[in-house]
Amino acid sequence: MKITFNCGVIVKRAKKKAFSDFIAQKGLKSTRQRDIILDFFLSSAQHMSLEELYLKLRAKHPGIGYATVYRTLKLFAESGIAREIQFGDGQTRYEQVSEGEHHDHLVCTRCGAIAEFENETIEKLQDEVAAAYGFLIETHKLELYGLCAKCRK
Amino acid sequence: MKITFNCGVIVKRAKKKAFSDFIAQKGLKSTRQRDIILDFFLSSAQHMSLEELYLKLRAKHPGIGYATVYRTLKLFAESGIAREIQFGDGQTRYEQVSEGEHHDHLVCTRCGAIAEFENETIEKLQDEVAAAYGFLIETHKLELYGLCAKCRK
DNA sequence: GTTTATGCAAAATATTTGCACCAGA
DNA sequence: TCTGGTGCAAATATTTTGCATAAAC
Repeated sequence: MKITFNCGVIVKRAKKKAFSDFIAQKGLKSTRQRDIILDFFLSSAQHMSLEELYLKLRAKHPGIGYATVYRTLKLFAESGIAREIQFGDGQTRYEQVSEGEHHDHLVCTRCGAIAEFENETIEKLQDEVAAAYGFLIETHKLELYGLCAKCRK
Repeated sequence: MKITFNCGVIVKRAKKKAFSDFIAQKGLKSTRQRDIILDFFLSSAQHMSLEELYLKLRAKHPGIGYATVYRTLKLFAESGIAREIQFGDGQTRYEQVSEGEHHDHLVCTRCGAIAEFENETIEKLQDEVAAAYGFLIETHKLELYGLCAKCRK
């Protein structure tokens, strides 16, 4: 049994630290926009599309451009604090990545609700499959599509 | 141990039958283009993108339009003989669906090679996860990304 | 003859880039 | 000051649609 204890504030701080380290190490600059976007991203719902993020951000910070949000999210992904995901609806979404943790998704095809889950046994089996094919796994993606409990009624 | 015995010609014939039944049942028309595209699709490599399919098809049958291929592949998916897949490279790909069979993918991030696999235990575990969340699964997608045996060397 | 399909071109989406100006180090 | 960042608009890339003509039924 795995016990995870996440204090929101601490996790957020750790990610900010991780990103600023990344920025420094790459010789990039810390800017007002990046701070705003990072703060907003870390405080937002998971799995927002770039579009959604931009619009919500824009409501509070009118001066920010789409390209900046776009490039900044790419940076987040590159730095390892975020990940791009595609649910096949033609929109790239972003989710936060927590150190050493990986989760997969249940996507409701009716209401769009997204639940996250983790299953170590499945991960192990994936490794076995990969080994059988001589593959070296870097990442994986597992998504279950269907009706959520609410929409089944 | 599951033994699968597929005779290419028979499978192909079965899919053509399935598609023509679908066409008939929907009150649509059987056309020269649909026949050509279907035949080509069933004889081609798996996981081709729409673009690839169109270009290769076009080489032999210059008169065929992109929109026709696009709409026809959608029809294949709707009829159940094909499935759309996204590997996150911004291109929609299509693969053949064989009755009662489901497979997942190993995608090489270096050379783009795609291997297919099937693992009943993983599927069972997925059902358990879904049940725990009250989800009713319709489909799922499992992709393992990494280096294939060749590219590891 | 009707109805649906096709092919083209245009529209709609989404993502990415060029560039003049701005800001952080 | 120098280097990288920002915002805008334009360029790409891809998917989708409108419509006149052609082909099935």
